[in-house]
Amino acid sequence: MATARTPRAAWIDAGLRALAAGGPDAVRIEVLARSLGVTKGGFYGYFTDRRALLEEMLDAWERDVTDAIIESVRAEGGDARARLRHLFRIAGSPEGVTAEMSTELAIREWSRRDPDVAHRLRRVDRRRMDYLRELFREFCRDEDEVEIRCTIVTSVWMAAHFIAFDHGERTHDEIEDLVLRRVLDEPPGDGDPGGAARP
Amino acid sequence: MATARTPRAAWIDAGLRALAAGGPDAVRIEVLARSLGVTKGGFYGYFTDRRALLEEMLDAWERDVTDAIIESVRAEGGDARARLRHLFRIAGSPEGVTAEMSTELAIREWSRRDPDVAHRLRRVDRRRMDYLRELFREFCRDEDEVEIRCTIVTSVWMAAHFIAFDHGERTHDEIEDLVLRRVLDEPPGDGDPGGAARP
DNA sequence: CCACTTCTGTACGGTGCCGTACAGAAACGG
DNA sequence: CCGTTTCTGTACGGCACCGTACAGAAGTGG
Repeated sequence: MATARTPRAAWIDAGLRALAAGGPDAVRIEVLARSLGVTKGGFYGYFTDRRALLEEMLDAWERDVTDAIIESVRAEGGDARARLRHLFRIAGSPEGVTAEMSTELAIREWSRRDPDVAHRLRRVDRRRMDYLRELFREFCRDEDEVEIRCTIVTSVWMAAHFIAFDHGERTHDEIEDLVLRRVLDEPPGDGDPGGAARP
Repeated sequence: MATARTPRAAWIDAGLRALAAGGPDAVRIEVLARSLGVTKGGFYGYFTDRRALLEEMLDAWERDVTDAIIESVRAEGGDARARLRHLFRIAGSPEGVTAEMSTELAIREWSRRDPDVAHRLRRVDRRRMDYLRELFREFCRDEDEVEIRCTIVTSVWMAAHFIAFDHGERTHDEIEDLVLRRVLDEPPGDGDPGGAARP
């Protein structure tokens, strides 16, 4: 048994990187091979064709983004507000997430054209929203209110990656912080949460 | 002078349609020609190459979305709140906008890979936000507040086209309406605006 | 209806990628 | 080391598209 020099996972990784960088159309087998320093020779030992690779890329991605993020937050502990803050922090600005987000945005756009992709994405969205609801419900009794805040939080987070917000003298992080504080019933300012302010 | 049987604009239109449907990679000259019922023969009389077509498509799009929408709202009249409601309505659910939105989303995704496209998009975003600010300022003195509300409104609008929201028993339109009422200081419910509620 | 301009079909060479086939290199396991 | 398994390079035919060239059809002004 010879160990794989370019194992199955390497193709999937390269595929996801190409997807993030250039969309599904940029996932060309010969190009991936070149980026891996090999030729496509071995590819067809793992995958029957290009379509199969795309499929497996999506499988891998879906597993990653549903398990990873939620579990990371769950492990952190703390009350719902603390976990929401944590969630927003790790999903927010840091460079580490940008690559992952790039993949997600490419998939999101892709989903508009491919029903199968759309189906997977709906599953991911539903799981995330369910988790968010769970958190908001811990300090928010009204169901409309929970729904509004989930929607605002999710939308502002998503849109940040799609719109080049220019808030003049403010940074987008500052605005995001203000939005977060509002949906957490925390007054604006630097300190820690206090009592209820305005919803 | 023979009138163009397939005029310049026809190529641009077809290009934008292809872009909306399949992203920039789907804008193939021979495919457009087929969809127009001709061959690519005439194309190179108008455009030096594919790149040039893409450029002009973007020009056309940018002109459309900045002038058209804002002017339509401006023409409507009414106070700021009325105009915001109108804005949200025409930008919202109706089928008419879906095609336009499809183009916009494709361009938005494209902009992540092409600096030139990103530049144009930033211009469009800035103009829209400026107009929104103008409207919110008419009933909102605090600048932070204006910025927060612009961001929420824009984000929720944008995200609606990217996320498959599943609010259980509620429709997304209902949630959007609740969000809109909130940023307009209107109480939830069916009737017309009343006094200030909670921001 | 004729000259004239403008547009369109066709044909061509070139490029990049797909998927297949297969021989030989590379890594073990004994 | 040597056989075996697994992976990789190379070569091939095929397809879709690009951009060019040019002859001739399709309109228009006189």
